[in-house]
Amino acid sequence: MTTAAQRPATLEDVARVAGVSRSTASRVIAGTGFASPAAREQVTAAVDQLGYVPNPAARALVRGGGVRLVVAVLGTSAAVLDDPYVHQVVGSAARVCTPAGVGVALHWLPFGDPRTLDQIGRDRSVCGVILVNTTEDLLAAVPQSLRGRVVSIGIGSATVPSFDVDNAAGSEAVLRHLYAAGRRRIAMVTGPRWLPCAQRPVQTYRRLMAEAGLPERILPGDFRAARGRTAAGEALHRWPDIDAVYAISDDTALGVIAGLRDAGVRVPGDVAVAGFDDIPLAGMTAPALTTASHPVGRIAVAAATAVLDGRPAAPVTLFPSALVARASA
Amino acid sequence: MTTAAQRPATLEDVARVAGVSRSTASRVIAGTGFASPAAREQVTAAVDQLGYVPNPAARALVRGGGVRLVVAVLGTSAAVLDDPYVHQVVGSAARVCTPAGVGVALHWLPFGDPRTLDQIGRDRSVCGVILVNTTEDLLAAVPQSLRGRVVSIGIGSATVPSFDVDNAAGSEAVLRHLYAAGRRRIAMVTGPRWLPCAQRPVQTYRRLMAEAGLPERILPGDFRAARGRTAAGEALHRWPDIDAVYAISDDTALGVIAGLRDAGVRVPGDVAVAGFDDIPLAGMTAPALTTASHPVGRIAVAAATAVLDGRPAAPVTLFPSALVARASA
DNA sequence: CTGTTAGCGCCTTCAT
DNA sequence: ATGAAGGCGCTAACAG
Repeated sequence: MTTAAQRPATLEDVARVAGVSRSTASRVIAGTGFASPAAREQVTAAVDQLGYVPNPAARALVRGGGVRLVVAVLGTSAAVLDDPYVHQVVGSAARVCTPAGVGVALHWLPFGDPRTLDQIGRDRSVCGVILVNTTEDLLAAVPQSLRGRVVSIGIGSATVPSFDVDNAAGSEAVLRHLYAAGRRRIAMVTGPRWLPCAQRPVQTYRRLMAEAGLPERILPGDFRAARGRTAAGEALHRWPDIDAVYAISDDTALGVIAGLRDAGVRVPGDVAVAGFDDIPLAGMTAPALTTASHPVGRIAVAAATAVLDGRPAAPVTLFPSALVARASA
Repeated sequence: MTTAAQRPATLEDVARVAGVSRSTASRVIAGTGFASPAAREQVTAAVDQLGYVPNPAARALVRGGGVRLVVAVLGTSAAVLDDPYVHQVVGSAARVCTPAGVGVALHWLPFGDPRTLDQIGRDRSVCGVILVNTTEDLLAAVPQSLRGRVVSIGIGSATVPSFDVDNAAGSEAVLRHLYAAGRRRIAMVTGPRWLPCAQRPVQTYRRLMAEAGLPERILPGDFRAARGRTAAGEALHRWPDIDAVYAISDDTALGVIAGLRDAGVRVPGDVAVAGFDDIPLAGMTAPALTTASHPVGRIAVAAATAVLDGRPAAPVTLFPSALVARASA
């Protein structure tokens, strides 16, 4: 059905073979505008014969559309770009963008440096931006030029729609589960202090502890397993009577379990542990991890779709988080 | 240093402000061709003042360069695109491509369907392709038009350079470790049968077992944890005397451990378990997982760089795999 | 309904 | 060393 062309066919070639003008060929291929059934057929046949594939770059150039969707991640160093969470966002976004002829780029946004984001906004090849690890400062630094084609995975603003998991509700479900199981000395390992969307679970924790008349025991974390392991030791040291630890990520929670085991503490016998994310391995560990689901892939797909579509999205789109009760708590 | 332009500046604007022609501006900005120090300075100043960012799409159009690097994954269904391994490849590639103004696209390649790859080769916006899960058939289906700008993570060919971990050596190290620890009834959970790069560890296993006069015990797998769990049961059923299991991925190995635990078998007391990959969580589980390292990120970076650079790469680039001995074996 | 005419933003011979 | 001109591949008004 196609002759292996040495030089890929262009619209011009298609038009010539079909015996019509470029415009007509363009119309039937892009599906825009009118065309007689006859012309339509000629063009389709020519496309088939030539194995013609439109060039998204040329198309974007004339339409002013852009060919890249940027995933921009705020962080203290470029190492944030190596994060599995970021990779999942990029992968899911790429999958959505591919049919549209759009590629995904990955940028590190240093703290307190609006220049990078400014440049991205001035790059005419950029069709939109997904912000990750968003802060108020970052939102304030979003240039006008990006209006309407930028979204955030995390907190949003009046001009930047937000897509995120409902981690307040998820956290509440986990904490209530802990409470229902009789746990009363519950420590929490949080995310980075500068990250607003990691503070919401903390607020939930504070509120619930206050309501139940229980003490607040908070340890800073960074979503990673290594920190969980050290945090477990710290928690044991500062509050020897703890009977539960809630970590804001599964990786951290598994680190906590490792740390507790290091100290000879049984899980869940002595201390219950719960995480957040429901990573694939959460059901495989010993003990299997109690956690709350976190549909990162679906969130990224929704965010990318919103940017691609370009029509105004709802200010906040929350994805439900469900408790997944396993053995660890 | 930049006035927030409503409409991003173009080369034309820069030239006007600098008081030179577009050609001159282009030369100094692209760093190609000659330019007087005076002109150079004028242009640089104008770029700064206007906050000019070149449009990679326009540039690619005129140079015939392309703006997207395609990660193409062979698999039975589009679900392969959701794999964390694939996401890591995409993320690492995106990081490399971004400075070059190139975005990453993600394609699923169905079995026995050369059309998709053909189309990719005819898309003039594609600057190169990284093949993942490569087979001989796939290699044979690589169109001429892709020559010199396609690489494989997995097996390669005369025209497709290969980038991969040295999983033969890695597997040998793991298996010798098992043997040195006194294990003599070693089963192996492999990858998909159709995946050549997953067969290399199997060959190594066969050779070593033969050399040591030990029985071959092979179970098919799919790299995933769930399969490891069921495979453990099968192994126990078919070969009640096994004292070790080597799984071709850490996920699978952790599944195996879970499956053994389900059956009341102690790890490593009764049966040792080893994996391959050294994922971040491998050191956190109970018992901590013995495995071999697998620098996926570095491999993807090398592959993407090779495609971007466009100069012929070595036929095969092998990344070393190191034994990481922990508690499970 | 179709073809002609202009570009989108940029690079690259060619003269100068 | 610089400018003018042409064109990469495509779409979007325009006329016809």
